[in-house]
Amino acid sequence: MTDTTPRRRARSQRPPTIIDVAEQAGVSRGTVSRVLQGGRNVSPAARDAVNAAIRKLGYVVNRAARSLVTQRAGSVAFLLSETQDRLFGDPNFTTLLTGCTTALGEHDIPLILITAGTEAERRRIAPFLSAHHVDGVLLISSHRGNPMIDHLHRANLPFVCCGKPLGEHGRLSYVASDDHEGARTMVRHLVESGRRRIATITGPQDTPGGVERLRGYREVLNEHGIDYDRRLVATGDYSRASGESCMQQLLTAVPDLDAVFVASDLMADGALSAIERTGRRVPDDIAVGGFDDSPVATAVQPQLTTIRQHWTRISEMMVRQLLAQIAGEGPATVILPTELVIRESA
Amino acid sequence: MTDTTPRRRARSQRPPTIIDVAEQAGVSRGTVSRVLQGGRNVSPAARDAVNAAIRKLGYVVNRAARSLVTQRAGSVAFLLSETQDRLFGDPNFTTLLTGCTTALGEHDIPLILITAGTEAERRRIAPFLSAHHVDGVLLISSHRGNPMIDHLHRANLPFVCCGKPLGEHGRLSYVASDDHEGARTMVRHLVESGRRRIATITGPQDTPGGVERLRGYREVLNEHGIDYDRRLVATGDYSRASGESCMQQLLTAVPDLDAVFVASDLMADGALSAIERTGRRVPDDIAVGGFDDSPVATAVQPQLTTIRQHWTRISEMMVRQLLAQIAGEGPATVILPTELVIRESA
DNA sequence: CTGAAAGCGCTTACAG
DNA sequence: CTGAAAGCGCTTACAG
Repeated sequence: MTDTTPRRRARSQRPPTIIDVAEQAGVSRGTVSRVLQGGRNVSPAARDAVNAAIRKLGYVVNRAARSLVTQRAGSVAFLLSETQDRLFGDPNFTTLLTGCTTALGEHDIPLILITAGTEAERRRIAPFLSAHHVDGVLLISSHRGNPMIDHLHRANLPFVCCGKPLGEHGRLSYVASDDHEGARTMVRHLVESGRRRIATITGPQDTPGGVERLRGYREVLNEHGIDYDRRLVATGDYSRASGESCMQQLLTAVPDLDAVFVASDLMADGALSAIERTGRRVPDDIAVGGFDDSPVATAVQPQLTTIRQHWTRISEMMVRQLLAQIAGEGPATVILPTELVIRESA
Repeated sequence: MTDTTPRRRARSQRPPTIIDVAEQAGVSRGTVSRVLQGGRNVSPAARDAVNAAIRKLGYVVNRAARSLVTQRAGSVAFLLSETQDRLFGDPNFTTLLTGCTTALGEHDIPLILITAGTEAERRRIAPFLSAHHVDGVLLISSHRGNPMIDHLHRANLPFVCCGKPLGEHGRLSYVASDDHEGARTMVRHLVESGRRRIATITGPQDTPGGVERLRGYREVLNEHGIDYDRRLVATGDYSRASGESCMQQLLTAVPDLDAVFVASDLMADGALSAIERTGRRVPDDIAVGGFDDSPVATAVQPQLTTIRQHWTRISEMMVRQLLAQIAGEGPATVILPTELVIRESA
């Protein structure tokens, strides 16, 4: 069986073009195109004829042809500028990704996934971005000093960051949860339930969540006249394992602590294990407050009291901001409220 | 500040085209294009001149223009035809996704992420696929009877499945781990370490992993003259929670079981919790064997003895098969070996 | 409101 | 090995 792959599909089985639609509808290509663009300046009769022809022929616009003339790619990149291991096991990431895909899908805009965790990868994708093979970028990166931001600026490519990019000053868009207020809410909850020796396990101090949640913690303690005690602060990396070891360290340094605010649910899961191993009980001996309300929050025993981040809304707002920028609007910052979810651990 | 967004960038700041390169190199557009295609039938001198011009001008091909003439999209879809919740917390998924992105990136092929978990979504993406807005599809779906497969066939769009699509007979490509042999290896390991009352927590019986791993389990027991006992089989859904409840159920039905082969690490994590709660010890009282070697395998206590799936290789092979099909080759099946990873739990 | 036509930036037979 | 030219399928001023 010789496989004679035709270089092109035969004319007959090629998808219908705007010309076929025009013929079928008895109008010119220009009119068909105008209907495709939304139907401004088209008579109802013509529009109906065109729409009928489109349906009948199963016409779908050829995006390459459209892009060529509009000078728009018609697609958007989801750029993962983060060492990959950070993502594994981070359920927030999947929610964000599918949320953005869905939000873009409603505008018929394909999402192109690009990973740029290493310098080599960044070099490879730079030309792709510079050549405007996408109209804009949803930038996922939590660490300070991301070189991608500069590149995107220079390429004059609209982009929206997920979370506040630390150390950036220029005009740039981002969408973030209110980390600061979220932390305040949780720590207030702990204080108001009578806890006084409140520890915290923070995220990395080169991430906004790491910095802002710690700031909220310190503020609330201060407001309640509780002295800040360095031994009650441990810095994790958002991973389960780091939560566990930070908790061990805290328990050793301050055995009589009665609560801990943990900057992510995953770390809180680890903290739970460490506490349990010492024979202490949650929440009776130690109250544990998490952050994220990710799936692990309800998968652990006891279920986590935590701060919910609305990832679906974050996705939606990122997409909305990006499309607005692509349409010519200037950058903007969107801060989304968080929500205290009380379960069993605090 | 009036924002006068120009509909198009001015000619001067438009990226260079093939014409600019031709001029710069002193050759015709045709010759530039030939160099871009790999340099067949081009004199070394011309090639060098063109490459120098490309570098000097920072030329990057306009993909839309190329697509228009080649009738190829130049991109590939990663189609998630799976209810989304199955993905949350499944670390394999992230590995697969970034693996495919990387493998495609080496061929300069963008990956377009498409979700199609619901009927409504499927309806929306059908025209996109039919119109060949991608050259091929990496299809992620584990459940029997996926309607996407039929659609892709009808659309005459090359595709490769991740895992064996149950209940399909036609000519179709897939890449999968050797579930059957993997399960055999694990159960053999349990038998050879002296276990005799070996239970299993399977995956859903409409997934290949659910079916094949159970089959391997039964075979090995049979080969060792151990009677099959229905009470030793529980069916989970790959989630941590289902592993926990299945394990509870097994321990109630057969209190003296001495091992359990669990069809996923996530379920094994749940099983560990259930066992621990009854005061039994792993592996002393009960040996636990997982499947996947996902990150949770080393995050739990005791660390899981499990069957490693090589997701990076799976990604690579999926991409390779897909590109081969796009180039005209027929479909093929690729089965990748698994590997027993011995840690603490068995 | 509509049609005729130019043009987006490439690739590819074709002729030499 | 190379150039001239047709053509991929759209959009969009332009003229009416």
